[in-house]
Amino acid sequence: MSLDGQLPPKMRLLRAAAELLANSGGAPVSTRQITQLAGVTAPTLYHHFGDKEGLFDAVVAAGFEEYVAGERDFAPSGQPLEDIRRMWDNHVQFGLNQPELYLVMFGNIRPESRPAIVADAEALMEEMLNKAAVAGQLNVQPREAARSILAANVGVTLMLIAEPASDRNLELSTMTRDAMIFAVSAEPAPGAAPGDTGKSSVVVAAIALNAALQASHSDQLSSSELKLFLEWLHRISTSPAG
Amino acid sequence: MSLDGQLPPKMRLLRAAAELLANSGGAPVSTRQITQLAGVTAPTLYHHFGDKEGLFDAVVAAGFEEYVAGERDFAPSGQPLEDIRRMWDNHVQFGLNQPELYLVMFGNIRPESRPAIVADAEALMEEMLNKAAVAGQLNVQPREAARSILAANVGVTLMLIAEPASDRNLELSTMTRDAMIFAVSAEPAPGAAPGDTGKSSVVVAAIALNAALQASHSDQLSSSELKLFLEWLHRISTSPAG
DNA sequence: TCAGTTCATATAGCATTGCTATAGGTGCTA
DNA sequence: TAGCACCTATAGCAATGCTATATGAACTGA
Repeated sequence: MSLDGQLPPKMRLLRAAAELLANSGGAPVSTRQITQLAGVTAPTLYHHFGDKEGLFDAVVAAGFEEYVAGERDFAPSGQPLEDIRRMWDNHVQFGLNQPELYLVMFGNIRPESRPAIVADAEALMEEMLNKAAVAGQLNVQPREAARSILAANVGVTLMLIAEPASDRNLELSTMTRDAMIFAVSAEPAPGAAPGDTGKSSVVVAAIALNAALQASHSDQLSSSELKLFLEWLHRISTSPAG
Repeated sequence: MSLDGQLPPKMRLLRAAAELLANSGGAPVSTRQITQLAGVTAPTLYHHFGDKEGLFDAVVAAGFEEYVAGERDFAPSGQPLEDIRRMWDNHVQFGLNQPELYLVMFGNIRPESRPAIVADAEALMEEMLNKAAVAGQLNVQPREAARSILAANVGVTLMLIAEPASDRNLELSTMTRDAMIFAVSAEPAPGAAPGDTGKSSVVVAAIALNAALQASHSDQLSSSELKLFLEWLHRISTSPAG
């Protein structure tokens, strides 16, 4: 019943906790179960992780690294918005493959504990959206778009996890995904008249310039000039009249 | 320290549990805390609710009734899509007002336990979307639209709960909300050329007819005819070529 | 009126939980 | 060999969810 006798106890604890969590089906996992499966006694756990929550945080961190690796895995297609779609699908798939871990990561988020993960996930998506913004394909600030898309992505994934695996319908995911991407994108819909973006082109251009500037660290302006310039740009690109 | 001495113990237990849960800040609430606050001993709890989880299910059920009441509270504005917006905002506000309860309701949903609540919430939103569909304002089936919008709604609310209350930015909510509504709606965007809906008008009309038929129980067709007719209608209204 | 029945609550305690005070190896450097 | 830092084990505590059993109250039917 013990786990990989030759790994160091810390690793064995991590794996045991992850495995038990994955197979728990929502039931709480006790430290005794974990230490027994790891072939270790209680104080070892508390020596390495301080706390039961510390151990689970470590499990979550490992899970998140796996998630990030998955999100970075594929080569950019050259079409940023297409890459965003793949990020979305990757996110959903991660949640469905490891529902218990996912619920710990995104289902129980509370202000005092967890938003670091959310911030990292948002940064990951914002990074990709920046490319879209530079290419003039974005309607709104990349950060706002990332937050919005990620929120919908999490909501969809939770809904799919809540459904019995048998009648899980991934159309919910693709539909919501495309709706969100369409909403933030400056490109015309696949059948609409070209040039009709819903936002004036000056806003799109401002957003693109903003993103490009932040990516390239241009030397043409002094830092104080740049700061003011960016402020104006921001004001333009978030103008409600757009 | 005891709670409203004159209510029946079952009620006092419910209120004590709700109150402790609301103020727990995420920390687990023990049955001893609950029974002490309710001025009752342990077996009373298990007599009435069977289980700690049973008690919390009852709390959730009460919370959900409050939620539904809030969603039905306002008079329909005559513009179904505007009512959907209000439902969305109501949902978010409910979550922010009772974050702990909300997290129990929507943050920990697992296939085996909780989706009844989700189904009810979806039905509530679908009901409203049906009116939009009848009015020819919908791009997709009301059920799919409801699922999609609710998923995004839950995701946004969870994200907002996760943020410290100080820098909570409701713009995330309004932006995501309008993106989702726009995506499912057949109406032109507030600045786009009229008539450009992204979907062909035949699809919109088919969806509208479908919704109208299901609402009015027309007698013009036999039940078997109607069944086939609805099937065709469904095929048209979900046609990818639309 | 009173035994019988049902419902509701209390006393006391069990098994399990997260966690720790203390002590005992290990392997290294001097 | 002694000293030291690191890691692990023995044993046990307080708190938890829950229950076996008993007591009270309220109603029913004769």
